[in-house]
Amino acid sequence: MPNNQFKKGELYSFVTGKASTAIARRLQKKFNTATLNLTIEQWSVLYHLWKKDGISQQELCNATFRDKPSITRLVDNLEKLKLVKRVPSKSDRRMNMVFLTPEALKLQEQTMELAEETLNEALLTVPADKIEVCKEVLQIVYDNLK
Amino acid sequence: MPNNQFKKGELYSFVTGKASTAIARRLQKKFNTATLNLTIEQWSVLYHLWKKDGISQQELCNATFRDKPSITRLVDNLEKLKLVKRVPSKSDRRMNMVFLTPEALKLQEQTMELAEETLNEALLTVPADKIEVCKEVLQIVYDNLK
DNA sequence: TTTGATTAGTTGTTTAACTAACTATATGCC
DNA sequence: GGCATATAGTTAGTTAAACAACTAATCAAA
Repeated sequence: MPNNQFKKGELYSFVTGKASTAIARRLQKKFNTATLNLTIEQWSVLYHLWKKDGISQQELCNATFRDKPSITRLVDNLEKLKLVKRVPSKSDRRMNMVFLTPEALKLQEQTMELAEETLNEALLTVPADKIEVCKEVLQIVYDNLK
Repeated sequence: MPNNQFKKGELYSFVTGKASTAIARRLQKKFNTATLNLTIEQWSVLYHLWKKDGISQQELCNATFRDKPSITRLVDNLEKLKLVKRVPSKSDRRMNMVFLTPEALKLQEQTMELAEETLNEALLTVPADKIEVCKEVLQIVYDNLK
């Protein structure tokens, strides 16, 4: 009986991701309070562009763990908000390279601060070594299923 | 500096809940493969009704961590699938009590097995004591933010 | 060099989440 | 008893996810 940790009544939170939902909601509220007109999903795309600007939509799919239609529409909406710009690739005309606008660069510091703040609130009272174990387990779960 | 575990580049998975998303997707695929015409969100409502049948929509909101409009529509769709039935409360005419149909009772065993199977796949190779720590941390995160 | 398969991205449809505004019933206070 | 407030649920509008079907460009192999 390998890893049969989940008798009825315990598996629910794991499947539904109550914790990460709570974190995302809290961060969204902070964005709204700061009148940042930005969804968490849009922020997650910007997050990867701040790390590396000018990547293809396919690379954004891999980075954000979303499918192609989701990225198409997120980039659509980010373009409407004038936070990114699609630039057709010259080497491969099937590809769009997605670039940040100056507007988007301005958002990085403030939103990252709110994200760190949110995680600090979430993990207040949790000892550092337990956080490490938790991060490790979640990474393994992801690797096991992806 | 309380709990400043999250230097750039580490906070992303925590906020986006990549692990729980992966679990939910895997379970949804299992449902689809078994031609169970059921979403994970619908299943999460049935899950609580299997534990306690005939509860109000508000109780379902609390149990599933969803807001009222979400539950209204989930119950709408579950009614269309003939898996639940709204029954107006006699003691308080504002309330609907939500009851499982015989159809829905039949789904319990099979779907719970698929859910356990999914979690076993996710947690394969993770030692039991680390799973315990992880569950504990996620519960604290939830309590800190709710 | 043409044909067949693969890759990048878009569009359409259904389900769900969130916010705000709304109706109807119940409760509590004067 | 009557009025203010709170509670249960619904409706409307926007954003997003999953899936399938599609177009256009590229690549590979005969």
